[in-house]
Amino acid sequence: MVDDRKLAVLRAIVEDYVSTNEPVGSKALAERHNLGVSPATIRNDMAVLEEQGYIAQPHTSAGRVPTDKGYRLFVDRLSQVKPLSAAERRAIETFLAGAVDIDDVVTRTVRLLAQLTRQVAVVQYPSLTRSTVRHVELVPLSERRLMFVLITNTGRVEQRVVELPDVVDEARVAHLRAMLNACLDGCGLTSVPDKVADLPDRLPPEDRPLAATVLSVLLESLVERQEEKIVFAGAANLAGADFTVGLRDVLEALEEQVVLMRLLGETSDPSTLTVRIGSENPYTGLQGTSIVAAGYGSGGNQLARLGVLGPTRMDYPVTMGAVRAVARYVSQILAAS
Amino acid sequence: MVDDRKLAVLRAIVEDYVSTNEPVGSKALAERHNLGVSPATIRNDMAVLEEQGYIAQPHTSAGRVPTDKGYRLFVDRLSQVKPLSAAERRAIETFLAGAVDIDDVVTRTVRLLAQLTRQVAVVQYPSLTRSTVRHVELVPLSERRLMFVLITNTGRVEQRVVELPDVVDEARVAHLRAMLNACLDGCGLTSVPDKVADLPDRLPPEDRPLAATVLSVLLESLVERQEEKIVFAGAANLAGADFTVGLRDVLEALEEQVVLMRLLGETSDPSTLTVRIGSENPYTGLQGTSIVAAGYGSGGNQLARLGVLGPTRMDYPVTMGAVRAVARYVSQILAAS
DNA sequence: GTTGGCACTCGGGAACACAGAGTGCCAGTC
DNA sequence: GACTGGCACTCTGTGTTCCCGAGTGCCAAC
Repeated sequence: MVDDRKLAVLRAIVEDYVSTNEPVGSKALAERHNLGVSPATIRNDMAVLEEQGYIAQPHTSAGRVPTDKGYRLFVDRLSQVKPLSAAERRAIETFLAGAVDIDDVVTRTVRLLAQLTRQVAVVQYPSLTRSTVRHVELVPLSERRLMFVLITNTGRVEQRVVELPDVVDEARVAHLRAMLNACLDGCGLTSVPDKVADLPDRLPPEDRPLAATVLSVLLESLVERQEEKIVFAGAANLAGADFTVGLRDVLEALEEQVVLMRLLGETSDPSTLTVRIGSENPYTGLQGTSIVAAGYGSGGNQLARLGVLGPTRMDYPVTMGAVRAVARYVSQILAAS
Repeated sequence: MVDDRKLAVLRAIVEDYVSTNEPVGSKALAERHNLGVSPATIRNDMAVLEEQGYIAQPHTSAGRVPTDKGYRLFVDRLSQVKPLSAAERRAIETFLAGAVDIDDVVTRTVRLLAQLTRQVAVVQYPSLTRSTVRHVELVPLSERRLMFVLITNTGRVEQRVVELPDVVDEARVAHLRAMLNACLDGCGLTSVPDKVADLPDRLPPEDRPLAATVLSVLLESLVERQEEKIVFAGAANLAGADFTVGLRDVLEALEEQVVLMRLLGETSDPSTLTVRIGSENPYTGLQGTSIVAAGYGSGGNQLARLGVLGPTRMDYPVTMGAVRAVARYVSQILAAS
């Protein structure tokens, strides 16, 4: 039904359309790709491909354009991820290596990815929920105020100012700090609530108000950051590509953390590349766009995701190559630091 | 030369053009504003205003449009900043009051401002250079690694991981921490380098390598953040307003921290509203846009700036009112926390 | 199954006309 | 002297028509 030549025709259509941005006709196809058959034969194949929903014509008597289904087939079976050049790899490596903290890593990554793909890059901050506690610190600021700092194994720092119910002396703070660290060191953030549940009971009664206050702030900060931060860059690249759908919608979606999160996050397999094409995307306003995303994280366990968003008509092999490469390098950087 | 009625005509032109986005003619002007004179008279006035460069016509026989010079006169002499409604004020207050940390304050502010003005909002992070040290903390992570944390009076936290030259025991770290805090507490960030210059000399020789390492990281982190962070929101609002100049340029400028910084920052008087109109703006690509900015900060001293960027054809009184109000409320919030 | 030929269909651009909005100018009026 | 009504003029934007060309679908022939 869909024999090899028809697939070759589909691949040729996708490639030509991506590079020229114009509906591609049978004649041009026969000329540019040596398929070994005449335009008429190609027309027959194209008629079949259209009937099966892989391509469509914008109007009668125009060339063909791939449908979302056509792109899907192309990505799944007709293309290979294109690796980056050695020069590009080196550039990525040195650029990311200069990062000083987790903030910087994320900022650099998102810019790098935007520049590399000439599209909009999206990077999620490394998830708190999958990381572990490296250290908890309590810093007295004044008699009744405390700075609470939580440091994770990904180098992320959460801090809150705690208003205390009573004046508390330094010794008690030190004691609580020691207990917290003994209790939490190395444990996953998701298990923190369980671990600290009975902690007040193990303290002398006079320390319990302090402990309760600090713990409530600790737990609150965890919940807060459940909704994780996402940044993007390269919005200017949208201006070049003329969207069928208004780019207002796209820009709005980009500023909606929630939407972005679900775009990056909803996936079956975290370790490989996820490609979501046009209407596969559940959000109206992002119908004309595709997303290529990958997970990243230090040492096997995925911490967060990153990806790019661009017009459905994008160069998938190249984009996928760039996303994969950047995800790998970021993982390396995070593992090293 | 430029009598009252001509100014009234100019004001009417600006107001009508801003609300309709179409060149405004003498007849429409005479109808919508009761200037008490006939269209013919208005035509005479308009001819004079045009000759003086306050208005222009896109083509012969179209209505008039304000020039940058016309907007400037309007802003300086013909308009009053429009205060927000009580409801808006309450909304701002409650929305900002919910912020948990400085990051959250900035994020909320920029979104608020974007939504309020329906334009692109830009907010600069409170400057480190004008704030003071509240606390320095050193947290041992492992035998040869230290987490260095600097907390400022604006609630901002800078942290770095320090790789130590030798294994260092806890007591020495505690000692150095005490010395650092004693030395730096409350002092302005700009004076930190001076204050710590002779600190190694006041330590026993065996502590000096540790101190030197920590200090170098401290100083480096100050330099790093000299180049301050700026965030923006509301890019989607650009899509609605049709720019004469490509909006690609505008988006690019928005992602260039340096450009934004100078847009917000270059100003004579920090305390009042700054308005930069169209070509007054030194950056090509931002010719068709205006910037309304204001400083904010706790307790009189300005910490940073915020503002909005929109098409030259914007509602200046309303926009200026919103920017001013938000700047005030943010200052309040910062002073309170 | 493949190919060349042919009639057919649209979209996009060029040429054109036209209505409408707005102007500048001038002579007349208060 | 300042204002007003009238009038001729000049544009832009829009709608219409027309035509070319690219591309197709179909069919008969190989």
